[in-house]
Amino acid sequence: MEHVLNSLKEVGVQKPTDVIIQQVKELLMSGQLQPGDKLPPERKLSEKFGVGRTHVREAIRKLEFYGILKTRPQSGTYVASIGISALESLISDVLRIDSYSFLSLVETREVLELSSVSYACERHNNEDIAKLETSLNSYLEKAEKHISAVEEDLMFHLTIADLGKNKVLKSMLLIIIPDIIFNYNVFNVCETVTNKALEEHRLLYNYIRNRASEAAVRTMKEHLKGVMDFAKSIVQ
Amino acid sequence: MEHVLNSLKEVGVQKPTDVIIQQVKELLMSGQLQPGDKLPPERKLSEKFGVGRTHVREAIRKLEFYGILKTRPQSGTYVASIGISALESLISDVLRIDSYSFLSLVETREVLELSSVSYACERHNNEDIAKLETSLNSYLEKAEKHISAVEEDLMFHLTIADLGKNKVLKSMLLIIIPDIIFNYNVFNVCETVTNKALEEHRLLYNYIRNRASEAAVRTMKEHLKGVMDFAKSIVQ
DNA sequence: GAGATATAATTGGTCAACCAAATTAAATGC
DNA sequence: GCATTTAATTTGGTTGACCAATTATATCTC
Repeated sequence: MEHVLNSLKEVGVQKPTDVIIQQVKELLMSGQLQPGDKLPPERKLSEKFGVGRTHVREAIRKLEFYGILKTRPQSGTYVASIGISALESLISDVLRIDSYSFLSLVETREVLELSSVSYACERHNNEDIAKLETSLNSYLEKAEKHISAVEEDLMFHLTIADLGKNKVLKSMLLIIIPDIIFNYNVFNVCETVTNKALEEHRLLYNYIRNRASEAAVRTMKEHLKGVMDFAKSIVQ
Repeated sequence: MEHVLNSLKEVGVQKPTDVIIQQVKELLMSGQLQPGDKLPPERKLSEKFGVGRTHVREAIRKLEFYGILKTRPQSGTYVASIGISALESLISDVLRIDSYSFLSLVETREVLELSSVSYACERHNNEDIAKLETSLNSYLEKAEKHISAVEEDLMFHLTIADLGKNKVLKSMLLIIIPDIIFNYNVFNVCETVTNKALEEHRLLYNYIRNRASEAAVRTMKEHLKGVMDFAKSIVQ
């Protein structure tokens, strides 16, 4: 019951920074702010939103990190030319609009993960394998004690993406997976540490290590089957 | 000669924030900081590094964003409990935020487009086919006159994604494709309206209409081969 | 009136002081 | 001696003032 309260709280008591980010995003998506445009000065924004300048700055810093804004000292903050780096914000924003079905999310995850693991088999080096092993172990360590290992699970999949040497693919997964986990939890079907999942992680590690691409892809597909079936089942 | 000066400058005049990140990174890699450990308070750090607390905070914010640190108000900042090797890889990413390689972009596009066209074959209805035909025609109209039809080209691909009924996939393509086109143009290899591309669009339309999934996927792959080869060629 | 120069206003960056929550230490009661 | 309560301290969060670079405006020169 605890986690329900937590998730509610997170939605309800939104941090000022996130509110600003949300507002700026809306300005961007509605087209009121075009790439290259200059943002109102921090002081005006803080006044407008009725919040301290610190929060405005933090929001700008975060958006800058995503590559959405560029700030030039003593001049102003500008909207960057939209690139792949804008992915995160745009997607995560769009996802909350709810018009995207959970199935779409899961499907897309499958597409990305299968490619990711395939690239990983093809491109990893010895150093990478060490990283993957560490990641696997920190997952197993918790999972074998039946402790929730959501973060470690996520990290394992991202490490696979790392091995694939494709950052775009990785950043897309980075966005999609947490969203899936969130939605999955909402439906109270959270069973991240089944024996099946545990064994599949081990298998994935071995297959990738031996560059057994086909087997790895097959295992990954099976690994995602649970979520996929669930997603299909809730489609009206 | 210009870029040499720039890169030297970047190394020499490193921002205080980046210096801190570097230091924290070394603490992590030397094992002096283990996952779960508590970081020295911000004031101590700023004193130690001889830099304002603002910069320390910014560095922490950045590392927190990457999931390396967790900060609990009025308590302290802690090293997140994920594998140390994962930390290494993530931290190294922090310092070179710069661009995703063009190849990554193109690869990801291929992954998305192939899935997209496959879903399209499977899920479209008659109404959809009409839309796709309209889209194809407005492309052909321009292309046959050898007028640049970048927008129409893009729209055709997005329509295919529409037919696939997966909005997440579509929105990802929506973000990736313009970025590719931009990069492609930068290298002056703009030849969007070759006869080959023209014919491939026609083929794609027909295959999708007849639900010839395999043929459609094959054609799409061939269609993207040009960009893919170019991307591979510019990788040193 | 046009261009150059000096001045004022604007703006992001930085800093030091202060706040409230959390932690720790001390005091209290039994 | 132990548990509970209370006070003091530590800590991240926040604020407002100040700084230096930039930009806009006014002034001056010809």
